[in-house]
Amino acid sequence: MKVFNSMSRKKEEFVPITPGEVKIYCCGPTVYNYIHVGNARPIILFDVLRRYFEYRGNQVTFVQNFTDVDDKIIRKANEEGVSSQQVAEKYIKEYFTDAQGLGVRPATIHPKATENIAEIIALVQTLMEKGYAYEANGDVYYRTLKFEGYGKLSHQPIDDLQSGARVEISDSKENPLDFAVWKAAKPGEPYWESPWGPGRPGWHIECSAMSNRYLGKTIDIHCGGQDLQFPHHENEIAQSEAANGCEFVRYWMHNGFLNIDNKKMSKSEGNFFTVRDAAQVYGYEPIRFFMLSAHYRSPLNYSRESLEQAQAALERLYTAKANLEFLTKNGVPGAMSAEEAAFIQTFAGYRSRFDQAMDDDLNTADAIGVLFELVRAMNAATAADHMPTRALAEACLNMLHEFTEVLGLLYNGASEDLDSKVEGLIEARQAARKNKDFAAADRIRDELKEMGIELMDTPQGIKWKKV
RNA sequence: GGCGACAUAGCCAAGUGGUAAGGCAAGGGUCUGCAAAACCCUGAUUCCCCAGUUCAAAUCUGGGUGUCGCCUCCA
Repeated sequence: MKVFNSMSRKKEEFVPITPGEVKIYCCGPTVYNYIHVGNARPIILFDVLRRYFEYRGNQVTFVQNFTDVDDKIIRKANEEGVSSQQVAEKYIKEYFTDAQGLGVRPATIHPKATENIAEIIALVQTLMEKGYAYEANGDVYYRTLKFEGYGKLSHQPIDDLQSGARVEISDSKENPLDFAVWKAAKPGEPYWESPWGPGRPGWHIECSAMSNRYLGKTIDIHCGGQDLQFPHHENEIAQSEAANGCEFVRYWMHNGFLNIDNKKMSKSEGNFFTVRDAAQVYGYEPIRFFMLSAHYRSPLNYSRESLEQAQAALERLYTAKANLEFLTKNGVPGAMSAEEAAFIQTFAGYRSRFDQAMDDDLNTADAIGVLFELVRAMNAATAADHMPTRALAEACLNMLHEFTEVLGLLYNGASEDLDSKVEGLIEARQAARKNKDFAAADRIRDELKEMGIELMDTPQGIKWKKV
């Protein structure tokens, strides 16, 4: 598999440190609000990355943190008159609701910053001992000029960074580029005791500490949004490599932004939609499909049209699935025909094209193209002009699931049996049709539609799907 | 100012040297009591513009235009 490494700015062949094992750290949300659709992009995307590695037979350890102590959380807590811990707990819970809705599997480990204070303090101490950090009035800052590779990820010469840096209010820093690894507590803020007095960790240090604790000194992949590249990931490198004396991350993966009206969606700009609100309008799964419909490094524009197109495209997949499920129950029992067996042989070609797309830096858009080609072929092979075997339908369904499992699609509405009331209505409608009482038949069909059941009369029988 | 990305049909979007995937929408057809779904057919002589390299360029090079991002909390 090839992966675009932000560090080298090239697609590189991915080789895990330990064959068959992949260690991934993904920067998770700061939990002071519902996640917005832009936040959902890396969450969905890197869930697919993980699924793909597993599909290819790797064991993946996927760590995604929660930043649960931070200025914005504290501010929110003050606004609402609750503790910052309560704010964090609430939005962690809401995070999982959204993530589940989006078909995102929980990470192997979801560490929290506040559960890693001892590790963070130890890391800060190490940095101080090695001369990479210094204390000033209870704050501890990282001495960026001391770290030789500073700027290597964002490819910024340090001089340009310095000249571009905004004038800092704090004059306790040696250099404007220095960043806080430990912040002295101000009145009313949550704090932990430390060798530098009461305080709390800086933002960047937590990821270094947690990555080290749960995945080790050097990890395979570190991922997140492009806006984390500088300064967050740059700072993580400075901290981890200075402390451990070895490479921190083998491959850096950064996703492009989600835009709205072609401008970056961000909380600070206020031009964002929460996943919760978007899901109310379009449903969760179309959001996921939409995210995967473009390459992850490209900018992607969020719009009503795009989401509606995603809904429609997804509907096509669900129809195909429902059709196959119908045929696994109602198809011809027994062995496949020679023609059907020949059709099954074509699956290998789709599989190899799908893998090829995913191997090429996770080209989900291309992979989805293969998925749709497969669906069309399956629809044709099981078309209504004849009744295929159940065996064929099952083979198709399995093949379909193979792809949709990697992409994390079609996870909703597992086929259930109809309840007796619905079955009765369908039978009544059939009777009406037999008597050519089409007005009555259509009335029943409308009634069922209002109940969320859409009927399709085919030569193979009455099919239905949930809408 | 420094660094970077992008520009493909009505819309979304793959495709990095060999003659334009896929989805949505649209039109025609098959099937059907109708509907829905599905299937078949139709659509970019062309990939922002100009110049160049090449037998061959959406794909490489140079120039231009436009849009966006990072350099500051942000996925």
